[in-house]
Amino acid sequence: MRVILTMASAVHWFRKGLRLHDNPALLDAVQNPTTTYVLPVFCLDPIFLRPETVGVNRMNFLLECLQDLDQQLRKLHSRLFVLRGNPLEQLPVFFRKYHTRLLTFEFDTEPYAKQRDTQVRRLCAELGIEVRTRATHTLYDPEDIRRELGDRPTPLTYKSFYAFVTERLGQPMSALDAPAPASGFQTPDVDLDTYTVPSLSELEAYQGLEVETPFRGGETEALRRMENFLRERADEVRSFAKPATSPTAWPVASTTQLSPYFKFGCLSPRLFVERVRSLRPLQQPPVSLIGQIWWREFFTYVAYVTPHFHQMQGNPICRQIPWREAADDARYRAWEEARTGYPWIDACMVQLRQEGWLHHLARHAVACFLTRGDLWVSWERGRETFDRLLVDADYSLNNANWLWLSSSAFFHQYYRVYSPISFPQKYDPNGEYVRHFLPVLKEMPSKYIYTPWLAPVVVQKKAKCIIGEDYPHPIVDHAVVMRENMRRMREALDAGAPQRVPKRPRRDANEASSSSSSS
DNA sequence: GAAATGGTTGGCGCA
DNA sequence: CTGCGCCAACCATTT
Repeated sequence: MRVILTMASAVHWFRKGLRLHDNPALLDAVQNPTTTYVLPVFCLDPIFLRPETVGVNRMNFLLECLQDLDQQLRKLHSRLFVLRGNPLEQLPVFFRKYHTRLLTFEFDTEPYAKQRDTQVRRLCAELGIEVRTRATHTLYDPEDIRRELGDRPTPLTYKSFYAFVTERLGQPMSALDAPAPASGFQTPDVDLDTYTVPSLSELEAYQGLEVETPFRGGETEALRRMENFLRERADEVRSFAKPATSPTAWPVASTTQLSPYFKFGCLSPRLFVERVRSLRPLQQPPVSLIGQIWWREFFTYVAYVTPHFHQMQGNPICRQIPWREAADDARYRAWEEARTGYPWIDACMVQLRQEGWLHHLARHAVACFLTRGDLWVSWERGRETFDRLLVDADYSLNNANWLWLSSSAFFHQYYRVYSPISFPQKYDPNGEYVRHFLPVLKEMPSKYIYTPWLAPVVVQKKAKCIIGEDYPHPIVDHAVVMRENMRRMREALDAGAPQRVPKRPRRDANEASSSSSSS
């Protein structure tokens, strides 16, 4: 053992991309001719080890991913080394200990990762360690897209992005196999009792917190779920049209629920696209299943090239709107804690907290309600809640969707507001979804399930649910605040863009206007 | 450069 | 139960 430890090692640093299949950066480490063995590493960065930042459901999911990774690596006579602490401190210690000469990792587009990786590269340069990265979180390398775009502006619509990338870059690379047992993958039997994958209870900040999510982490589970879905629901895969799926389907969701696995890279988007394509889907992007992967591609790219993408201030594509900002705002708290008095909204927020997942349209409903629809609270607050509670929380997609729903970017038809009453009604007229996640409303007649405050007191008594005692009164009058908010939005747009002139005089304007186009 | 087109997924009242 | 016009009139992109 002492002999092998004097030989040069390659370290593959897992961050996302928690998989062995389609992992070219890992293969780079395995196949590198000038290093003798490979050390697969994950670093538990304390910045993420806080329940206020990463909820217990996602932390548990991550640990399960690491356990699975370790088990899969052991089948290759390797293992996972879990470091604990800031990677900028822990990695160099590890590098010195094992004479590292090559570091490989998956390219990451997020702001925190970008600055962290820049510092790690600098550090490796000082230590004489070569660094090689591959972009495999998405179908395409974002840098390839940027290069092709050149001086052109960033496409801000799905269609223009999709058209440009498919035309200029053609098909994405095909997915690679996991390293074979005889691939020369060698890891020494060292430090067997250290660098192990911790259990949740070993993480001090998470002690005593209950894991409720039904999602089990790991590449093995990801591949199993994907293949199950493709086999058992092949017809749905072929005819899949996202807007036609139901947000109230429970416990069997109307979508694949693979998002947590894509978030952590347990599943390669390239592999998924290839497997779906083999079933010859009938629909096309943007609504098709493969079209969903392209939404991810689009939002990841725009998030990558847009400064301050995660906030309103300094974000060049974000509408400037005077939202309520305070995190202690009673409205925000009521929304987050499922106390708005609108059963559909509250049921969604309970599912989010319990399962760490919501159907896309349910996310729309609660996001619209918090921001432009009803409560006029900043999308950044809602983003934070989602970021903490979603198992699939992804920086780019989460921020992009909040920008979208608040009509701050991408989507601009702010007068299209989701009704917290009629929207769920068309999917689930009896409110089964609400009854499950809000058992207090279990016996409320279907007629009042989305509007229990309208139920006569005798009906409330019979249902054992008195509004104002057992379940709250509605926090706002949707019909009223919706109008108010539309007016606010209009005013914000006028204030923020004084150069823009209405093409036609507005009807509610008092001016007897003939001012068609002024300068 | 002006005008037209289109935008994954709204709600409502009415025929 | 479906389709249509209306609500009020957004923005990015194409023509």
